[in-house]
Amino acid sequence: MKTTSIKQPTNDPVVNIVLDTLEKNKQALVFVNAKRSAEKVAEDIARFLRKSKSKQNNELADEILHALPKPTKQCEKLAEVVLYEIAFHHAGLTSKQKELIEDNFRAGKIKIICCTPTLAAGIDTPAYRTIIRDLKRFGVRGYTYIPVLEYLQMSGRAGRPRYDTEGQSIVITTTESEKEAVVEKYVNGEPEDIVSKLAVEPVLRTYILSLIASEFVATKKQLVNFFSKTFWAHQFEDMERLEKIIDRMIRTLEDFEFIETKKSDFVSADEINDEKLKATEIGKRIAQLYIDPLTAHNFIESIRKSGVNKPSSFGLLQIISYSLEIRPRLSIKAKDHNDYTSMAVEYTDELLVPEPQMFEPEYDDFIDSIKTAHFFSEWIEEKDDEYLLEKFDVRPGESRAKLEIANWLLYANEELAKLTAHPLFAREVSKLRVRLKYGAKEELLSLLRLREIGRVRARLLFNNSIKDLGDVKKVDFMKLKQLLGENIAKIVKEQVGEKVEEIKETKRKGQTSLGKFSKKGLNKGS
DNA sequence: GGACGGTGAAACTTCAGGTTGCCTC
DNA sequence: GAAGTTTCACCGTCC
Repeated sequence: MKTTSIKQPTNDPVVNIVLDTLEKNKQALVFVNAKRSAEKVAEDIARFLRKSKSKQNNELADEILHALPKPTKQCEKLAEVVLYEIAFHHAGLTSKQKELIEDNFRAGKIKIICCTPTLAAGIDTPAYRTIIRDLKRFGVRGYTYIPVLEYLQMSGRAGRPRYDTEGQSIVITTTESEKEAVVEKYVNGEPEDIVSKLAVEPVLRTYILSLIASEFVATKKQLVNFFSKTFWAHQFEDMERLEKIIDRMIRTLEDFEFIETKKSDFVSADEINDEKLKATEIGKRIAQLYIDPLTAHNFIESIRKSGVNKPSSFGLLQIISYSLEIRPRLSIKAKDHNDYTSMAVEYTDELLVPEPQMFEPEYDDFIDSIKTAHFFSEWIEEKDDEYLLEKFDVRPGESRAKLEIANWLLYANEELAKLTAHPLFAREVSKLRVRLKYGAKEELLSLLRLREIGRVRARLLFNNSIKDLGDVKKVDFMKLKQLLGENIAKIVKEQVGEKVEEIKETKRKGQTSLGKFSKKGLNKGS
């Protein structure tokens, strides 16, 4: 192994290697184990460069800063370091920001990205070096070494054939013994075996229901036969125990009334212990919705509990926040434990799931679900990203991802409510989905039906006494134009059946950013 | 003497991400 | 387990 010496202008080895990379006019990825660390390392590097480098990337920084209607602290931080051709990258960024950073790294306008493992998989980037600061990460078993496979993923980002003829992967260690351990485990070690993910109950339940519902299998024997050919069975080896697990799953699905079973009528020797399996109507729908049957069962129980009463939005949000699919939930921090236990009490009449006692093991999940539901309800009360970031430590990228899952789960609730003849429940869920999509109060629902109108514009209209579609129709075009700009105002007016005179081309200058919208909007309309 | 600011040690707190799935005027 | 943040005691400075 060749050794290289690197100048030591700072006492931070990561910064030193980064500076060396920049001196060679190359690019690098720095991998760390936490979002906060990614941001801090980027800032540390930028702080050092501030002395020696003039600002660049002004336009890019501006674009990053305004990726959201209102910049958050995160946007500001990112925009600031980007000026020095440094960036951080993790799941908390908006997809727009992630894209901008990846593209500009490829274009060479960003030299260094400090990132969590978001960038470890799949992306082809011109990094000459990967600098791996952390090989340990906090997981279910505490603070432990990451799998060799992941190390290989990260190192594999360096020296991509399209961009370089060679690449370097550098691991930072602090002691000689740590260095030896890393070389043995990661550099000279073997990657772990791949493990089947089918063995987990929620996954198994889902697939069994799906196989039955799609009529891919019609009997228990066929089902067992199918699983015997999977990688799971190959690893598990003990087919008898596996059959028992499958049998237990079948009984569960039967109890939930998602499938029906019947002993075979024609008792040929072959079928004697076999069972016919058929999905019920509701079972079929659940398989289509692709949610865990247990989740579906819980949803249905909640819908029944609600009965003919109108469910509250908090109640609905808590149902989905308690499901497995929403995980990881927002977790209770030491300082807000009391707040959420009392919130659980406060909302107890609205809750539609059975509440565990404080000493039961499920209580932690339950109280986390209260916090998660609270997070969603703040969003639909029109709180902005900065507020959510400060109050819940949830970054814009993460909240978008959560909202998308929440929407899917609410959709499942809506469908299940329809199938079980609870139209009022279905209607409330439907309204809530729109509110969740836009992050808006109920009073804006009417305006949100308009194309090109989201929470910001709807609020603007509402606060100017334009509160529903009738008001939109009545209001003077000039006033609407003042509020929304000419193009949007026109699109909006057209949607309520009002013709607006053609806008002259010459009037359009200064509206390039809206140009994109209006074009899309008009195409949709015609 | 007291307000204020800077410093550093001690005490807390928190800790990756990706995949599916549905509908849509 | 360790990085990052917050808290708090301590000290020097200034008015």
